[in-house]
Amino acid sequence: MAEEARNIKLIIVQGPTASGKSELAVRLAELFSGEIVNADSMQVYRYMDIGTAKPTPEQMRRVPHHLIDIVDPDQPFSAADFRREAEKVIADIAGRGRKVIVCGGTGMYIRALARGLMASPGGDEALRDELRELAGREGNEALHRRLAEVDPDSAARIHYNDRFRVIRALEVYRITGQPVSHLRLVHGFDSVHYNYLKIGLSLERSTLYRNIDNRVDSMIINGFLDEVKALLFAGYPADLKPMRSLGYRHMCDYIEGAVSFGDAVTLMKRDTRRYAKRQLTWFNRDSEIKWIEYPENVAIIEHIVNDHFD
RNA sequence: GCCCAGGUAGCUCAGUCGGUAGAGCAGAGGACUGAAAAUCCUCGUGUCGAUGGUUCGAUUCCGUCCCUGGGCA
Repeated sequence: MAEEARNIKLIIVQGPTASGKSELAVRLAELFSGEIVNADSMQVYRYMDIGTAKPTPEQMRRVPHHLIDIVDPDQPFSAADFRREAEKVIADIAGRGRKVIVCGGTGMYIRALARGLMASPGGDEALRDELRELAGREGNEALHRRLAEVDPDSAARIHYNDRFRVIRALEVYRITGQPVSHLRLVHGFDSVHYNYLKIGLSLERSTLYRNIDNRVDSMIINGFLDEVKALLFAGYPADLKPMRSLGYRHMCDYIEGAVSFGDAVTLMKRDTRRYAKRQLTWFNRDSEIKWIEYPENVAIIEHIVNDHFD
């Protein structure tokens, strides 16, 4: 991290899905001559527009957006990739004298940008396949026991059913010969990489859930099913990572005949609500976020953004 | 109007041979360091429709009433 990055001022707009982040970011960018950096793990994918609730073409015309449509759905992309790309783009925007507004709901991406990631290796698909296969054969607890042998601290933190993390911990150990718990300790999220202000959009839970239901309905009306069919037709299979995300997996289930269309939509709404709840759990732990009732107190947001950029 | 079946958690229902009740779903809370829209963990008190009666004790048995299905007229 270059020293000058520490002086770059960032506004980070976050909040649960369907809270109104995108429109607020556009408004702030217009007000303060800024550009938007996307921090949503799904909007980075091309051809996935309706289901990821990307900014509208009209919004994109009003203000430059970055890190949207940067990879194909079958290309690997991770928090580390996001961080690297975001750093480049932020340096560029700031270099041109424009303000930077980061906007997105992926807590991990935002933390990776603000606080970095530990020095761990990238994912190794072949190794993951091997470990997944092992888990399938011997069970989650057996895999967890292997982790306990090489990295007891991580094993104590990770539940044996949390296969993703058990596999990741084993993967890191195999590649580096070091336990993840050690790398965690060394990293610790203690260095701040930018001069940022985090704004969280706060909505009544019932309002948020109503927004989600309404947005799903309008996605359907706007041709979401056709978008998913087109992706499948273009050769992006249903088991691809982004195709397992909210909405996309529900439409795939319907297309495969596993559920009725009505049930698929109902489940999509339910799972999106649950996702919003998980986002809130993540954000609520972050004491740096300034929560503002939205849209009622948008004037307060403009005020504190103005102060920050001063 | 008559007959039958129901009315128990937000929903669908189980259950209590009379000792104030429990599943699934919904929902709530939490974790999260290169897959994160992913992955994982934890959480069940509600006038047992209303009101009388029997009983030491009724959501459970009996009567009446109300409501919801279905059938017959």
